[in-house]
Amino acid sequence: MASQKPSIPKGTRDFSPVEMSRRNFIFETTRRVFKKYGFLPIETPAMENLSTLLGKYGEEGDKLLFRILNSGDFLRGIGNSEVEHASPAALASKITSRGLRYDLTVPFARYVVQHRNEINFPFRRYQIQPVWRADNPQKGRYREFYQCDADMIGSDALVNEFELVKIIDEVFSELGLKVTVRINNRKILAGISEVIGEKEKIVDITVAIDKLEKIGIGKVKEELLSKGISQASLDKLDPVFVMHGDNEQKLDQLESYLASSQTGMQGIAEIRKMLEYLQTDPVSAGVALDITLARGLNYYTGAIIEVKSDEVQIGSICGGGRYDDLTGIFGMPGISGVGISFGADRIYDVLLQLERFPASAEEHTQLLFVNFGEEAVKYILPMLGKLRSAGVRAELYPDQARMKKQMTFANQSGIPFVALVGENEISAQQVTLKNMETGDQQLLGFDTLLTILRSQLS
RNA sequence: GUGGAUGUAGCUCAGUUUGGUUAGAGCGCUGGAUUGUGGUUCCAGAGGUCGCCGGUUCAAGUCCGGUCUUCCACCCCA
Repeated sequence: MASQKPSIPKGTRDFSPVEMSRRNFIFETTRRVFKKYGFLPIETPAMENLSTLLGKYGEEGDKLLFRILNSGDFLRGIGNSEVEHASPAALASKITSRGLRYDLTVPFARYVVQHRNEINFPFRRYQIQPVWRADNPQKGRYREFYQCDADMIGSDALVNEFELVKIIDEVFSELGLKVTVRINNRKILAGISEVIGEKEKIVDITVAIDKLEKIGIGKVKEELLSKGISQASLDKLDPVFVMHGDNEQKLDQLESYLASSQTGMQGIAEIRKMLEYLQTDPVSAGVALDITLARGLNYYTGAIIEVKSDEVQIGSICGGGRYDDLTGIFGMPGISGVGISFGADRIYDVLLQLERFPASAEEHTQLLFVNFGEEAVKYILPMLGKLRSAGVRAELYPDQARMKKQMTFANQSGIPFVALVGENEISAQQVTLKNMETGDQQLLGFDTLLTILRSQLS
């Protein structure tokens, strides 16, 4: 039988032990901070019904959903002419009824509605699970990646937004990364479109403004014109492009610009409040108001938050915002939520590029017993048990291989200590401990061995 | 979904322009020098249907078509 070349689907990855240790470092750090702020864990299924997913992420998002082919006779009831003439999208909806989750926020909204009677509101939950998007892979973009989400639902107080910024600051400082937190408010964007008289075009306007930094004023205007925004409206937009200064100065400029929009003024008030809270307990990361920050997810209604690395050029490594009515779609209106999502895979890429993973992220075996044969094995096993009980990560080389081979194994596995127990040691009731880094070795009793290991490995 | 690059040994890559016996290097791997000592050194060795499918040719890693992967950009986003 011809062997086939093994492979994995486009945009997915395997993770080796070293990579897993490092990924766990990121997951454990975020989890620790989430817990500290009172968030509780939940998990949801990898797949959701398409009715839950569709229409929540905009037209583009719908296209990026991985759909799962129905089981059984999925073509039943579909005629030949339908197969030939129906649009691919229409056909897809006939043969698929479930899809892989695209993010953790929408499944969470579904969860909240479905479990509303068990939940004690306001509810803080965290969730660390993979999501899937049928996007074209490239740098910092994968088809399967982890999100680490923290959301608070059932409260519209702005302290929640403040706390999210605190969490962001704490996670990234524990990871040793310098970041800038950019904030904005959807109500300000709504106010802008109201003021220029294109209220219903808010999505097109925000998407275009979002690109300002990347493509410049000229191209942004071009795009807006092509979306059917009038030249007169565009002229009214000009002051937005030239706003500058620190957060306070920008807010002052916005205040006079948005004076006629109640929604816009509310957005400004919300940002002000957030910044006030941050003054009482400042964070070390930069927090900057950026009115070009839009974010495509159309369920956001209030605060918008995005975090970028100051040191590595990559997409956003954390993002989030407030959504006032995500649960309304599932029949539970009037519940406001706000949350953030850490992109573990991009954070990994940043830490890797900066070589910022701490040595403590390694999870190597700490002590290897060299195997000198059956008699030695029986002598070693109880010691191995005691060491493990004492918290030392220890293993015995399973076969009586040549010593050179066993030493090479320890060296290449990054095991810092090797214990040699042969005839000499057994008769002396001792163990030879070798430090692989320095090459030093000494003959010790078990208690001394444990004391030394504890002091060296802590 | 659109556009550009890429694929040769386990890894990083030469070789492809101008088709021509047996496809190379470094690192890694295996064995030995060194039968209770790894990381240095020296010696020897193994390892490749040149991404896959098809075409042109006496002859294809090299030319042509298709396809897939990875990377980059757009779109969008973590």
